[in-house]
Amino acid sequence: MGRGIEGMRNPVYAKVYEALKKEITDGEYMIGQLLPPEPELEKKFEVSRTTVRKAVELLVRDGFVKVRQGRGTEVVDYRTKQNLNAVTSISETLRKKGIDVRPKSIYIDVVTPSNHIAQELGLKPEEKVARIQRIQLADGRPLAIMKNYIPYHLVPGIERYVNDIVSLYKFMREQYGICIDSGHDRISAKVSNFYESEVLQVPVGTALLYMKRVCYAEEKPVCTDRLSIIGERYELEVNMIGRNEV
Amino acid sequence: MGRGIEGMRNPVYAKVYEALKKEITDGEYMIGQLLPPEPELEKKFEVSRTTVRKAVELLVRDGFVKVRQGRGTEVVDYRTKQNLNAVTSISETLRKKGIDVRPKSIYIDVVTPSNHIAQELGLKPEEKVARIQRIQLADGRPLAIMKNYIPYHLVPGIERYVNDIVSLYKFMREQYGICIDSGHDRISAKVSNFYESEVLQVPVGTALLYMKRVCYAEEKPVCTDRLSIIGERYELEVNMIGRNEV
DNA sequence: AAGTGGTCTAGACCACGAA
DNA sequence: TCGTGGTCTAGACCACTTA
Repeated sequence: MGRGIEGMRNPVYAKVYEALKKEITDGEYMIGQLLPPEPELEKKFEVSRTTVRKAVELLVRDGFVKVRQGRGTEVVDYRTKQNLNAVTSISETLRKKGIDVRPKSIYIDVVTPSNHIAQELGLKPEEKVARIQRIQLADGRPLAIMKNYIPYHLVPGIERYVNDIVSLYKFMREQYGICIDSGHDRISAKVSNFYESEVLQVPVGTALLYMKRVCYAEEKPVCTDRLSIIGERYELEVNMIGRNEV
Repeated sequence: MGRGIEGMRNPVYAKVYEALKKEITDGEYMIGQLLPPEPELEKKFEVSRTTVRKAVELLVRDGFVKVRQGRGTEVVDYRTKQNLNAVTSISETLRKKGIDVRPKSIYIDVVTPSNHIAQELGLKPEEKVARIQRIQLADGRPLAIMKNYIPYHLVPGIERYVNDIVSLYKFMREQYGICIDSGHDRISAKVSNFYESEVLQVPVGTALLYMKRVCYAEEKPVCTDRLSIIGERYELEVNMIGRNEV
């Protein structure tokens, strides 16, 4: 059969996904309620079962719903949760949950990296990196300090775009063709120092989640991040799914 | 069309997945090589495209292959990409680094749970839980406080085994037939209070990684855990593989 | 028993990468 | 251009949950 006309640049399942996500975050389906059954969603969106199921799969992956055979598809408490199963930036994640996330301020410069960061990025000592520093606000309150280090030869002139960057990963993909496809996080905890406390507007000694991330494109490290997140306002969420013994 | 005879207890895609995984780990497809194209896999296994793709999707999820449109499905270095959907357990990670991990002391009693824990376990207010408390040592120094809560009716008499428990999950499986098949972690940060500081032998106000876990067997919650880990001495590690952006 | 999600098929067209 | 994976359809039967 095929879809014939109108191309594929925006898959239909993505539209269905977006539509359902909007209905959930807009409160049309409350937490604990069931989504309409799949046959009804087929009719509603005028798509096939496959497409409906693909959209629902994405909703599951992003922590909006829980599916149970014989029962239905239930909306779960999706706020402040993040799945660690894939490479997602904090801002992308929070925005997906319907929380208003925006950088308060952003600062970009080109510096010589510390030994440790140079090593993580596989750089020679003299190679420079772009350093992007941001303060992330969630619903208007400071949530995190975010620093990204990228080999400068990969993103020449990035400092000129200081006002155009919303999601860094997306920007790297669209502007420089760097498509991050895997990553590695190391998560620990620390207490805020004076500088962090000032910036995040919390008392010195507040608990912070501290996350070090290295991102890869085509098996090569392209970006390393340092995130300091206010520990009481944010929960990382990890699902260890059935594993089916498969 | 449907599959008619032979039932569904073991999905066909799982068999295809197993077969391909075995061929990969047996070295029939080396790292860097391409798997046969999907149409060929259809013929080889005598299944439809959908089924082939579902199997490949699982291989991607488990870090065995990487798929690229227009190119093919490439075997990746799967030996370094395990633990994709799971946070590595504390003892496992530390032992990998050559650190000696063992419980210092263990204490088991039967108590009435807090409302929150009762809710997580789906218990009525009057139902009791077994509470297992442990202190984990790493190279002889306290590293974490670990508390597990299990509905008592699932593990009657567990307090008698106080000296026999090494790995709790293993013990539950072998002694009570409770087989944990999925779990859910929420990770945040907090600072140590007086009690935690005493037990862990650190100053009050030390940063702790705080992890709340709910474990499920057959879709039912069977155990909820609270872990407080010294933040500066431990890192959670999470590997991720990318996915298609929506 | 009815209705939900889970699996599967056969066939089609689209978008991307490499030759 | 050709072949790869990506998306989509329409229809079927199976397995589970609930009433």
